[in-house]
Amino acid sequence: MPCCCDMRGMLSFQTLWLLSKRSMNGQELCREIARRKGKAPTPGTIYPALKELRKRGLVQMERVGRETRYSLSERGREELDKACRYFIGAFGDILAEYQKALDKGGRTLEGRNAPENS
Amino acid sequence: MPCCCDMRGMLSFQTLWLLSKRSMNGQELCREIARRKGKAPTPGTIYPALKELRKRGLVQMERVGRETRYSLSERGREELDKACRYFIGAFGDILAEYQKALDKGGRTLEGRNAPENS
DNA sequence: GAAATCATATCGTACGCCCAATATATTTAA
DNA sequence: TTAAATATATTGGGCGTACGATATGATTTC
Repeated sequence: MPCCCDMRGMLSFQTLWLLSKRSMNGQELCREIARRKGKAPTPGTIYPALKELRKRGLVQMERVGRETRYSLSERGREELDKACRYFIGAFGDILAEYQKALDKGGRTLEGRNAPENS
Repeated sequence: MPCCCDMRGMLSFQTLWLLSKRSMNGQELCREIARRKGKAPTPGTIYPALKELRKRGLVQMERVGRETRYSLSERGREELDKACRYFIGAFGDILAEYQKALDKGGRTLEGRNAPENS
């Protein structure tokens, strides 16, 4: 069942990716996602996702005072690498071509989707 | 409700993208998706998705003999453009960074996820 | 003529994403 | 000291993706 391409949703994928950069608590994670998607996931979205990733052994959790810091496990790092390869194979052509079109139009890739509630 | 970033799932997004290249019937579409994701969507996946895209006016359908050719509508083209911008903003950094890593490793982006049943 | 293939499409089921609503506890600002 | 903000987490519902099973009709192959 858990095949090499079991990305199982873009939220989990993006979560693994962000946690590979640095460990975060739930709120920080939501803000980082909001910077990219323009909208932060609600608690009812992010916490079940983190719970599932923990259950699958891809994410670790550590309580520091009132905070709960989430970090990538070794297995999570391996799975993220597989997921990235799959992602590139599946959608790499879209990015490459659209990026080229934007470059021709004199625009950079910097523009993220503006957060609504910043 | 239908906001500018209403991608509503990667399958619909990829479908719009592929149909923007050329019109296809359901089977061709499935094969193109399989070339990228490694696995073709089943009829129970692709046809409801196409039906929904048609209902939203993003995809047109035309019967040619026993074939049903699907093509992008003008509205579909506009929505695809918005979706691409959203996609780049949300996941562009992942693609860009991983692509760079692959290039360093002397690998190209050509490698798609190998289809299981070719 | 029978069997295989192509092409289309639906049904039921399961699961992940997503939100609004609700709840608790702590900390900071008016 | 009340109010606002921070941080965590669950519940219930809707929707999109996804599969296997099932079905039909035309065309091609044996």
